[in-house]
Amino acid sequence: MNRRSLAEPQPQSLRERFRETTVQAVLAAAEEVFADAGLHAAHMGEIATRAGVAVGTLYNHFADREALLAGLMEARFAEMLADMDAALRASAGRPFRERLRALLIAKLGYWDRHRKFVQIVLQGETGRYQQTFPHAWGKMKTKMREIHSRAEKVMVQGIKEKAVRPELADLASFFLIGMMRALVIREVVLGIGEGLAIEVDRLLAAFLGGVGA
Amino acid sequence: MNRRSLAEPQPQSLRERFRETTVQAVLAAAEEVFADAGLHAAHMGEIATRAGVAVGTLYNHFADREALLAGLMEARFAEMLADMDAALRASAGRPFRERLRALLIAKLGYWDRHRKFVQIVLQGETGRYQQTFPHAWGKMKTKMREIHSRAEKVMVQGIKEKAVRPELADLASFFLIGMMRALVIREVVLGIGEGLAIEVDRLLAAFLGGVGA
Amino acid sequence: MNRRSLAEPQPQSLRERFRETTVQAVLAAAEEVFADAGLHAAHMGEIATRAGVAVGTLYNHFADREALLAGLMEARFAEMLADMDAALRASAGRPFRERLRALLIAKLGYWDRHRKFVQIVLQGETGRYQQTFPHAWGKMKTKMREIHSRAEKVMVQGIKEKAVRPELADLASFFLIGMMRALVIREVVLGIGEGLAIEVDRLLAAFLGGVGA
Amino acid sequence: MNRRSLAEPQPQSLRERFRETTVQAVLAAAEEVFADAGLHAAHMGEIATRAGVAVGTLYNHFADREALLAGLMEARFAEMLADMDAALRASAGRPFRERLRALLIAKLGYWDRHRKFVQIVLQGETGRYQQTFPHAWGKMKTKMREIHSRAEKVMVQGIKEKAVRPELADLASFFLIGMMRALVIREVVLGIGEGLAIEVDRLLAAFLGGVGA
DNA sequence: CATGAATGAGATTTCATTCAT
DNA sequence: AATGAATGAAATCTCATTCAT
Repeated sequence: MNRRSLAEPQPQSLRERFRETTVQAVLAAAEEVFADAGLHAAHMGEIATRAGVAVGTLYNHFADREALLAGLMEARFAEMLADMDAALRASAGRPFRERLRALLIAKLGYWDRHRKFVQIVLQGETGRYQQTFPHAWGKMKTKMREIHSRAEKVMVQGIKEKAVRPELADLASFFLIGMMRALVIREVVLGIGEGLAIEVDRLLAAFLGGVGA
Repeated sequence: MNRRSLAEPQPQSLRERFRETTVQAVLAAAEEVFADAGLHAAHMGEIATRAGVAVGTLYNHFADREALLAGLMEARFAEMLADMDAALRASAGRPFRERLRALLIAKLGYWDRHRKFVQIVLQGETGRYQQTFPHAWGKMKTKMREIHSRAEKVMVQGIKEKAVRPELADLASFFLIGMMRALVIREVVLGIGEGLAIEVDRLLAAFLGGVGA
Repeated sequence: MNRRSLAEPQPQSLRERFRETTVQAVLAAAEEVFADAGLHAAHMGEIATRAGVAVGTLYNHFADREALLAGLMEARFAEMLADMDAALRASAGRPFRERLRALLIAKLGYWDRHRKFVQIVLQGETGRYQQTFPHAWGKMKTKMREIHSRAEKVMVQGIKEKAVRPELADLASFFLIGMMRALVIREVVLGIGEGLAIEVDRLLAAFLGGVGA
Repeated sequence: MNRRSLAEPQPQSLRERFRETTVQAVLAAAEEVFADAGLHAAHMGEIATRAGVAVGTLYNHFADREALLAGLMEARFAEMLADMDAALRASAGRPFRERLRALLIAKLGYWDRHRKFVQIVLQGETGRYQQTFPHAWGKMKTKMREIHSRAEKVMVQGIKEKAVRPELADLASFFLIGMMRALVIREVVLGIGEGLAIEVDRLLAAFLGGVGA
């Protein structure tokens, strides 16, 4: 997708810049529609309308509906992973809790800025799309595993530092993700809450210290 | 499942029993198909085939596809709530942690016995079905709120007993449900784990005491 | 259908009388439903419900939906023809205008008492039912021809008596029936008018003398 | 049919002309099928086949089956009303009988050229379509009232000119329409007759002067 | 590249008819 | 005879995808 090198300053033709714009518009529209209508009820016509293009145009950039979804996953997950990796790099050498906090802020922050994307991921996690969107579903699994691996990495550091109970080690990152998902659902589905990143410290407290007194 | 006692003198007419049987077969088939294929990709023809009846028969018992889904939710949630209420009654007067444990065992136990149902609920929680299955979706919301209220009730007891940190009180039951959901996803979606109820003590430990050392 | 002679006083078994009642109830219900919903939209279930019987019962008396419609036509047209023939017999030997008046009163009177039946006939005349109800349609055509022949017979008398213009002879009975149909449509479809028979003299005046001054 | 003048400088784009053609083909096919099979037995598949397009194409131009019927009514009634209004304009200032004759010729002439349309209207008048085609039925009623109002207008002139018997005034236009309908039924349903317009003078004679000697 | 009408496979739903009780 | 659940053919409508302009 990204055929131009980073060094190439601004030699793009107008046409090419326009193409870039069209693709971005299409992806943004797809994000809205897949999130709002649901993966199955997201119709190409609606996406085209919201992107301000004709249906045919969608097919000039993406082979089919699934490729559009996969392309969207590709783009958004790449951005999120970049944010998370930046947070990990910036906190390299710091203790477990601090690094975990940095990672959570990166992830929850990205989610706060991309609610629609989160809704799509939630559907993908729990819906049954292996058969209906095999390619996009595979892409999402891969990306989610990468996300998970970032959390695992920090969790391993925590175990080494004896900051995580070893008997819960295998469940720890699942619980963490589950608690984050709970915040998302509380907010996105139930409409409670004022943002995800704002809860990072209460989340950390509950995750590491429990809700018990 | 076995609602009639053996002593019951006048069993229903053959007609009525037959009718009951058909409905149960249809609900069971619907449960499988909605879970395996996904809410939107569950086709009436497939449900009929698995139930061993003709398509038309589905419509003799349920007005349309959505009514079938709603009927299924009604039946299963009623069973689950009955189990949870029995656990609450049986543990009445016991301390917070014990009651919470009883409640979790009831819920996770039901889930262990009804994996397909759980998959449907997961989809309903995170998918976008307000517009496509408005009635079934409403029913599910109602039932989920009832489930939630059971957890909240115990949580309130925990706060009263000073067994729950007050500053986390508003998030506690969300986190608990999120951690349970994490176990489900680990098992159902990723295929890890040997049952949900078996993890109840590690879940409780992490929830109340945190994963931190 | 009428297997018993008129002389047979009351030797019918209860069962047979009950059967008679059921058939009459079914015919009456069919009359309502075919008239109200339209020939195509008349559903067997609705007919059964209005007759107070089960669907299966309909099929114990009539081979299929079309046979039910044909049976209804048979019964009602027979009654109507009997009325018309009685009028013709009673007015035998009287002059044209008087006989025509008697015939019209018989026909319009029957219609006044059987509005639903008239609505079915109207549909049958102008709808396209040769293919969908071939048998019932054939029966109706036959009966209508019989009706027409009564009118023609009187019209021939009128020509003989030089009471009808010979150059309009071939159209006269069509116009007459068209004017009667106009009264029916005005009343049944548009809801204007207080009965058909009441207009018999204005109809005769217009038919024989024209509306011109 | 030919709405664009030859002088018109910018004819529509090919796209637009093509679109127009498709709609006309669909309407023509619908006219045939609704007339031949009957309003309820007219199937979308048959209409598509006769129009030489795919089923889906029908739905690109008409929301559903009823909208197709309504669209057809709209188009044909507009043409017929245009013919009738032209006749009224051309005969403005002429005496009653002459104007009535002009109006009848316009109407019967249009009918002669659009037999299929007439069959549909006959069904609509006498069938029970309020519930099954509410929108199309409403449109037809509206249009028929407009037709009726043309006849009434001339009839009022006839009364003013003392050319119509006042005691029959309220029934006159119903009878006239009934007599026209009789001609149509004679021809369309029974297959007698050589055209409607050819009978206009005998119709007028019978309507104004009666069939009596 | 953009357009949008045409395509047609496929899904839901209806309802006349059957038949075991 | 009466019942009414089961049947399945058939119809309407949807919408992803194609392709001529």
